[in-house]
Amino acid sequence: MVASIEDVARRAGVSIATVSRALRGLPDVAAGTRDRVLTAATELNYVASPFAARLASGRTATIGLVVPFVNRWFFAEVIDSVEAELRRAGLDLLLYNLGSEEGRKRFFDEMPMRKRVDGVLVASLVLEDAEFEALTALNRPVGLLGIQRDGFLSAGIDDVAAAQSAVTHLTGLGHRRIGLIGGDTDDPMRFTPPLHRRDGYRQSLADADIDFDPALERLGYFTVEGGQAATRYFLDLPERPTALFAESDEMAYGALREIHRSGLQAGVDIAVMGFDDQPYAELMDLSTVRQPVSVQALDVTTRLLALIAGPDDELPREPAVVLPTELVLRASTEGGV
Amino acid sequence: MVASIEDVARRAGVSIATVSRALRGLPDVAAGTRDRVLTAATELNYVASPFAARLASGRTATIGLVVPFVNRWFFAEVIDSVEAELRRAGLDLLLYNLGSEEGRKRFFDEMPMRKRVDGVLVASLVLEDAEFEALTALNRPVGLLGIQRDGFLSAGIDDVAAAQSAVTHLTGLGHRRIGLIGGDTDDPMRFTPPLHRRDGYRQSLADADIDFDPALERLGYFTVEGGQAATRYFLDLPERPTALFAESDEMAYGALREIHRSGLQAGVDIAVMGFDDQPYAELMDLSTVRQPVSVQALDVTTRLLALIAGPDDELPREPAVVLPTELVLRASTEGGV
DNA sequence: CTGTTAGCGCTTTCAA
DNA sequence: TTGAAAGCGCTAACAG
Repeated sequence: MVASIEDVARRAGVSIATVSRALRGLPDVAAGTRDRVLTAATELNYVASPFAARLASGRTATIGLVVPFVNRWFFAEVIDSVEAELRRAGLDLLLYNLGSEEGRKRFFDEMPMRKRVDGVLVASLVLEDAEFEALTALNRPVGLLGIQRDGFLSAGIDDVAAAQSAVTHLTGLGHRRIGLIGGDTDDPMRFTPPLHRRDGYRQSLADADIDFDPALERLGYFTVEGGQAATRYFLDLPERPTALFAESDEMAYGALREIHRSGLQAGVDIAVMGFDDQPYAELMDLSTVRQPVSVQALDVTTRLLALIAGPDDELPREPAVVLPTELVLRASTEGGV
Repeated sequence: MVASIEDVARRAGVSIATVSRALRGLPDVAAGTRDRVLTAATELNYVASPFAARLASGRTATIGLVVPFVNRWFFAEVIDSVEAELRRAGLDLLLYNLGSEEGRKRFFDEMPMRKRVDGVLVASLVLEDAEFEALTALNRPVGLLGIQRDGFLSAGIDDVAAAQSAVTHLTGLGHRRIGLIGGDTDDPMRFTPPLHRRDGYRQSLADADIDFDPALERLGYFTVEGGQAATRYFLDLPERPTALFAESDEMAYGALREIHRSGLQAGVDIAVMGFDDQPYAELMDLSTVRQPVSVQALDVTTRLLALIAGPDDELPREPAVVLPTELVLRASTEGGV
């Protein structure tokens, strides 16, 4: 009942090979022939069976996208951008959401992407060597988002420089006691942003000749609650900081909340700077560092597709692209000291 | 280099048909034979080529999920739940993000899901008749999320009752002038929640013998900015409302912001109630109506899969499932009048 | 420029 | 319980 390539061939009075060529836009098909095929295909409402095509050609026309979460801003943004770009290129998106540690383990054990993708995109997962090997064993091009590694395509930002620009803005306002609400740096193999953003913070303080004070670094675990708890700690300090730098907007939201609950006003009594520029940062009047998520995603995706299409020699010249961030100033850092 | 079914057959000393049966867990395979096949497959690190299997069997082992957005809370939550459930069942998720009106049009014109899915899930899109027809033409089971239609599987909430419960809570606190921040009801074919939630609001007022006042209904367009503008309008009213009911949390965030900017305090000077219970509702101390997104998603997904697996007669007894909502009370509706 | 033909790697009768 | 063989619906040489 649903048309196959033979039906089209019969109707157009050509062979199935010609139908295949005409429909895929290959060269060396006479214009008239192509028209007849196209017409026949339209009349029959024909589309090629992707599975037959994939089996015959060996190309899966599918990209696997691996994310640790889908319901967090950064990753939702990535999925959105990648899906759009792939759709444009006529490829399918196969989404793999790791979700949890066990999910992650199962994923790398079973490698469900085997035999079903032409390329892989991994979003902001710091992979262990064994995991890199598992990906490499797929024998398909891999693109990384938010991390980099020799021999792999990647796009990301310079976390050190970005954090530094944020903190330097604070020191520029005259702040000398600046609290850091950070992520866990214990296992740098798992997630590098905390490490790099903390380095940027420390570097910036050093640049301003501010002595390092370990009491001003506190973990916020990249959650609202964590940011709030860290802020409570800072506010209770005998000599409390005049500014806070949170390594993510989420933690900064927690800071704003705690400040508000304490009867203080962010930007007046204490400055707060976040990182990311999520949509709600504006709602909260939060100053922050904007990172171009969609741009990063499109960047690797495009280059991954090029790598798949063009069997040029190995990796391109510039495998690791670093994109600029931007300071976004709002009310939470309005006043000086 | 990568093993095929023949390699496994050779190694296990059986035919490829037996390998196929053993690996898929079909009955009528001797235990010993199955073991040998499993061992051989493991040793060769074999997985079946999904495309070959799909071509041969006619089953695509893939579900298409159609969403209007991916980077909004509700839909991200849906994608998360559906992906997990499909993965569990061994199916692939093919994500279709409409994104815009043109994206939507292109999607329904081209029907890119043709020949590549066993079933379809549509999330919170109010479809036109032609669009329903396009889906039906796929000749595959379809599940709806957040909308319902005769002859289709669906899961959702009772928007009228949910809104009513929210507003009734406000009237119970003694509020008689309650502003509604709503969505556009002009085109009820596009998006039904605004219509239903407004009906619930009106119904609740009628129940409390409160006269209908058109000046207390204002559009917020389901955005933070819209909610904020509507609130500005309400606050400027000669006799301003003592409570606001927003048809979504996003609009309620806008309300909270505007109230705060006006030097007023939500829950003290004016009560605010939202709808959804997104994660940030708690951060904002916003009272709201919680709708169980993940439950709805799992519910249709499960029933869709059952429908695909069991070729029982047509639609099951209970095609349209309505799930309960829950009032979540926080500081924004703390005081009475 | 077009047709013929041999697969792609499985699943599924049908027989044994 | 197992094997042989016929496709599934395309693509990709190759020949003409």
